[in-house]
Amino acid sequence: MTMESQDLRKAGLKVTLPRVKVLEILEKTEQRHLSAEDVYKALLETGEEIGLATVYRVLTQFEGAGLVSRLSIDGGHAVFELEDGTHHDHLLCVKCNRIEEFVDEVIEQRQKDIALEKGFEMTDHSLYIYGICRNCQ
Amino acid sequence: MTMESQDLRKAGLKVTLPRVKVLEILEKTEQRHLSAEDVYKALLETGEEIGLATVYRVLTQFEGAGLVSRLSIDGGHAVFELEDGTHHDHLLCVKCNRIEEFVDEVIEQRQKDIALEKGFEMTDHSLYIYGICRNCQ
DNA sequence: GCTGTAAATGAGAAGGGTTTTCATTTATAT
DNA sequence: ATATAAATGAAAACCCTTCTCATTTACAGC
Repeated sequence: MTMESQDLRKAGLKVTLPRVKVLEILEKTEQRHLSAEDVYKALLETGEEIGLATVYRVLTQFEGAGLVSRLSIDGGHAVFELEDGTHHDHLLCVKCNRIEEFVDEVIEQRQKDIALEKGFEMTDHSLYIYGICRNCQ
Repeated sequence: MTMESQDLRKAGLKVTLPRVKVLEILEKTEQRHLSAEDVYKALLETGEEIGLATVYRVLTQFEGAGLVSRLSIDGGHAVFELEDGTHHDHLLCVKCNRIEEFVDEVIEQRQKDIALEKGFEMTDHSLYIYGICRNCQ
């Protein structure tokens, strides 16, 4: 049994070809952040026959199972990244769309404080820094 | 000449009925944050004949002219708020959709530092804290 | 190994929010 | 008043994503 199959079983998902293949793409990609369309195209390129709807379904299931996280980028489409257990936020290059990750405990803590001050039970947060990366300046 | 007309001229926009009316709605609303649909419905209720496409166009122009800001909320539609010259971020109640504003200089500064560390020229950022507000807990 | 059954898939249609198209109307410079 | 470029309304188109439903598949139990 492959590693992907084990991951799927652990997540409580049946081991199906589409799921294994999507997981493989996510594990093998160089750019950690892929849209559903990216995954779909990558699969077509490797000769897999898969429907775009299935890619969306599988990614959504993976998200529910904690295998991937979904980033909702300003102005539209979502991208997915393999979950690695670490919480982090993102920096996006507005020119080349490169995505970098960062962790900042100061910001994390201030967010909690602000929620508390305002009487909110914080459930989630989303922070994106947009800019022009070194290569694009 | 009304106040709205002056604002429009200052922004370099022709003074048209739809623009004046959209601006009036944004100024008069109690809930500071309105979707295009909200604005459209509010106008229909006051007896104005306006197309939804026009509302979108006008709001987008207002955004370009610096009269309003657009918030891109997680999972879809945008809301607009009259620009008041102060930068602030938002807290959203996931139950009642209430939106509160906050300013936090610590977070602002950390964001700049992070961009710098990562070699990014920061152009913008977006921070939303999601939670359950006092009334909804 | 078979087989039954519930779950997963693919294709295309539908959905929601937003933008575009294009013929008509309007604001404003002259 | 008039010419002209810009703005409008209605409907179609768009994009990303989800749903529908007939078909296929995984896998528990024999």
